[in-house]
Amino acid sequence: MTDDWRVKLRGSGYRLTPQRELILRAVEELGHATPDEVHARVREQSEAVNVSTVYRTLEVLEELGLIRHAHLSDRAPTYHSVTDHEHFHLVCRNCHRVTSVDPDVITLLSDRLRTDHDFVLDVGHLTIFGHCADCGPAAADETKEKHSHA
Amino acid sequence: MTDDWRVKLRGSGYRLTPQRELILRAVEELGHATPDEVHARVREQSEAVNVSTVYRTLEVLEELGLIRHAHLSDRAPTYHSVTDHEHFHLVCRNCHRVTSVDPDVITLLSDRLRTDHDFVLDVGHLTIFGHCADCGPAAADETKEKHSHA
DNA sequence: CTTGTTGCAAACTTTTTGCATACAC
DNA sequence: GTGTATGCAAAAAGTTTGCAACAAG
Repeated sequence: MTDDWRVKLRGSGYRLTPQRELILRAVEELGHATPDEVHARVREQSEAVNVSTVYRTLEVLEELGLIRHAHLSDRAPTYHSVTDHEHFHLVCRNCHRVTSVDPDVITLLSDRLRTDHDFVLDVGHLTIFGHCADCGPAAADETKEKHSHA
Repeated sequence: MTDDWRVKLRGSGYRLTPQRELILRAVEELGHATPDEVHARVREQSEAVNVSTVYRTLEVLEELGLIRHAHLSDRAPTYHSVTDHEHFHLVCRNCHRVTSVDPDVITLLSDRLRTDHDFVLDVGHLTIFGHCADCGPAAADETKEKHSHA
């Protein structure tokens, strides 16, 4: 398992490079990280690694199924390891809490989409936005309240 | 109803401007459009409208609940009118078909997330990626196949 | 008139690309 | 040695901001 990534890389004709190892490890350690965060982490170990290498590598690793990405904010995508077993995400627009949920929870929906819409959903990429029951939908958008016209 | 937007704008202390009217109409007509597409559409009617105005206006219109946005691709967000009743989206990674689905379909999931995770989901923003049953998950990523190492 | 809005231009953030060099195999 | 992968720098894509001029109410 630990060498799974080596096998997959080589098996697909890719080369094993220290950059790729560092980047994969960074993703695994960070949990859910944006390309930029991965880059920062990697640079802690090796100054010279370039952002473009991070982007290119994340793409390769995802293609090989070693990592996945999801959109946990309206901004940058976040990558996470696939060794933590498959899950989807709940994101609170208010407190920004991210909850990983077991795929079981959406089996019914999944089935229904398949039968009624001939659609096979991608659980791992799924992110559901909303708000914690106790967070209140009101302050839905962080601290910005632009117009306060009564 | 047709004047709903006028009421909401004025009622929140915003002014009624031709730009805002054009932009709202463009969103309604286009269905699901990126800020750039909205901008292009608006310019067909009025040359001078600036992109920054489009961004600022989309933000205002969404704040007022007149439009919503969803992420139908890994790239730019798309805005759509809210007058077409609430729905969520299915996006095929393969053929890029976008299907609007009735909220009823996820009532069960919605309930379960609320009870089990104290989470209230935002149906309108929900986008589920996957692939059409007949599209096949294989060619999942359009025409790119970078490495074809046997 | 008063203040929200707009256009413009420039800055910013995030991601991509071309190319020469370096290194995995 | 051969060809992939990397670093670098510049470009592209998408979005935001400051500010003076404009216009809605």
